[in-house]
Amino acid sequence: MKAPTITDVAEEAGVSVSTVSRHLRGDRVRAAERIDRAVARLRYRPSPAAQSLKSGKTGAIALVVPDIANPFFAAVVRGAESITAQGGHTIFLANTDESDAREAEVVEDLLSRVDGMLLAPASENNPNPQLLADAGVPTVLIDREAPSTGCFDAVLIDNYGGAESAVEHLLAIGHERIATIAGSVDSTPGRLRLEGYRASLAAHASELPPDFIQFGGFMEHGGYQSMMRLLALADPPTAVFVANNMMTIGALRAVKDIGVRIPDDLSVIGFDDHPFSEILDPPLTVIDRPMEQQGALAMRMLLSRMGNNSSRMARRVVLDTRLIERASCGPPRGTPMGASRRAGEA
Amino acid sequence: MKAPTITDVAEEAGVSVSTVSRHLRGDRVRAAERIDRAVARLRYRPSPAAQSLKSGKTGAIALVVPDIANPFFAAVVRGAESITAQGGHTIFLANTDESDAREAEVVEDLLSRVDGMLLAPASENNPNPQLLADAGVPTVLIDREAPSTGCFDAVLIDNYGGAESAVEHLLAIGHERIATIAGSVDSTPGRLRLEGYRASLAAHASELPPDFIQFGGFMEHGGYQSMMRLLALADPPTAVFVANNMMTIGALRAVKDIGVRIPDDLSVIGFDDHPFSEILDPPLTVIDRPMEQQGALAMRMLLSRMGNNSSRMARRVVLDTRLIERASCGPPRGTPMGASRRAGEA
DNA sequence: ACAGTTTCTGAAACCGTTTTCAGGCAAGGT
DNA sequence: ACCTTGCCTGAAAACGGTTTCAGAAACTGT
Repeated sequence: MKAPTITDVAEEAGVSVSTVSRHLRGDRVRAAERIDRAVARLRYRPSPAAQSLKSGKTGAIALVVPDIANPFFAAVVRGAESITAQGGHTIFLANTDESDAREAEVVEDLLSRVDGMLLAPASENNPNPQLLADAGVPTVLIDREAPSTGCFDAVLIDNYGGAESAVEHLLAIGHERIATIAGSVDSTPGRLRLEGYRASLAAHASELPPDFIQFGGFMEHGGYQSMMRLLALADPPTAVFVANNMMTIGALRAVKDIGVRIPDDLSVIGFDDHPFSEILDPPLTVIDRPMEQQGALAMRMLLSRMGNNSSRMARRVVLDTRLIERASCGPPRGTPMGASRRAGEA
Repeated sequence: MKAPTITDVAEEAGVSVSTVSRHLRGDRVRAAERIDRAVARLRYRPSPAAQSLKSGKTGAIALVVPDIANPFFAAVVRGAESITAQGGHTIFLANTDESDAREAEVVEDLLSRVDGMLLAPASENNPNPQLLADAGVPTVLIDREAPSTGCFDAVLIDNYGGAESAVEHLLAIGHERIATIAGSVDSTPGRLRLEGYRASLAAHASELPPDFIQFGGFMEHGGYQSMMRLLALADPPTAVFVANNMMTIGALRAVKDIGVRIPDDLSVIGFDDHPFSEILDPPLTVIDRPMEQQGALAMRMLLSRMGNNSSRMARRVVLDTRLIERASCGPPRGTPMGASRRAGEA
């Protein structure tokens, strides 16, 4: 009942363990098919522990993300998997719940179990990437940077530009009172999307009520609460830019609970598309980006860095976003555009 | 630059490796704090490969699911993680894309890297659970059974009853032409939800046009196509029971594309709740179930089975579903109920 | 048939731990 | 003092592979 070892195979095939090992690794060997038969008969399966102890390689890659329930990261996983499918690497997926502490545990734990890591750090200032750098684990950052360690490759998107184009879209159709539900400013996307929002608004010389910036921590729950606060304002916004998809779900739930109508009473634009966006009523206008491509690219870069262990300069790739215009944004109430639009409808 | 080993620590602390090992595993040792200092100074981290080679334990548990993008499985992951959080086990997550072949690769690969496995098999008839049984890996099945191996614990839900209550709800409000978009009949939920649907309808003595059963393979894409086919029927159904959440998204997209109105032209009931269900217009009526609890329970059962290696009888736990009534189901057109309802509204 | 070359082989060392084993050393009883 | 009893210790043997090394066997060319 015990698992057979390479020694058992050697015995069964009548050769030495070295010969078995060599054949299994691909060398030419005379007793080839005798060994194959022994392997099959014994159902031999090499012990990864023993292999990696000797070789120093584990054959595994970790993919650490802050929220496995977020469809964006699900897409990243799909993209990354599409690259490893052929190559002989297992992917270990791990979830950190947007928490630095949880991430520390996970990274610490995975660190010596894998040959490389794809990491989307919970925040920009935690020490986890440094840990990986110290341990010499090849790493590629996904979607989020870690400035403390400039030495890592990273696959990012143009968060700043994406936020700008969202706000500019709202400005273009006549909005002036534009609020945002931001993510955690400790993270790259949270920070840059907020900066892009601020910059666009500043360029337009609108004054910005401080309450118009709410923080939802990238989670649905936070999006709900943030939208509730915005709608409770004495002088509420006419449009809201929500900085990620999970918060958008929460925000829309709040909108529904309060009974505000979109886009008549309030325009909403989200960040990251989702299968649901199309079937909402009205369909949701969003900033989209190539998600699977982001995962695939990151995996490719990681494999290349694991291959030639050249410590060449770190590469930062920044992918573009694009606006998908649907129907959740319209001219604000009371403007000529808004009035005419509603008149035309009625 | 090389990683320090236990020998380096022993040297630095002036004791033997055995003493260091003992202290690290918790034995009383005289040189305790000298060792601690050495560990800290050298940043020593034990090699999991060496540990598991010697001890036969890996400290890891695999969680293999067919679709990581499905919020149900995301919830299961959360539930499972909530149990391991304290205990010293790492979770490796893996995705099989509802494919037996992919699952075979994944299971094969993970098999000797973990101490136990939580598995939701892609289909009921693939040989992968048998693989695990042969290898002696403690396993708990989640949501899906593998009849070939009756020897595993399983945490299921009452798929049959859930489907029944969905159909009965539709019958109760006057529908007779009820179609279904089923999942893969090779899987437990796919098979049982279809059987439950059939049984309810048969009990009501309605004749069932064969086209009223469409198969969407549990994926969004399949849901879209299935609904398209249903709506193209010469005599289309007045209500549809969609057998999982991903297919529901696709089905609703089809409904939107065609321009059919819910619930006036068509009633829709889904299986599995989702944050989005509430914010749809109309909000979606669904069969819900305790998802996180399913994951948590499965993990608890796995840990217990890994603990006392008693090969006690396999336990099957079946959790209940419940109907969440929202607004996507209404009386069919042309019935007294339907007519009165619409009259009341207008 | 012989030397030189190439290909294949088995013994043994090694990877970094844990664990067994046989003591060593201090405390406790007489 | 002496012998037991207990703790604590270090040397050494695993665990299951890979890799080095030296040598045996098979080929080459003359």
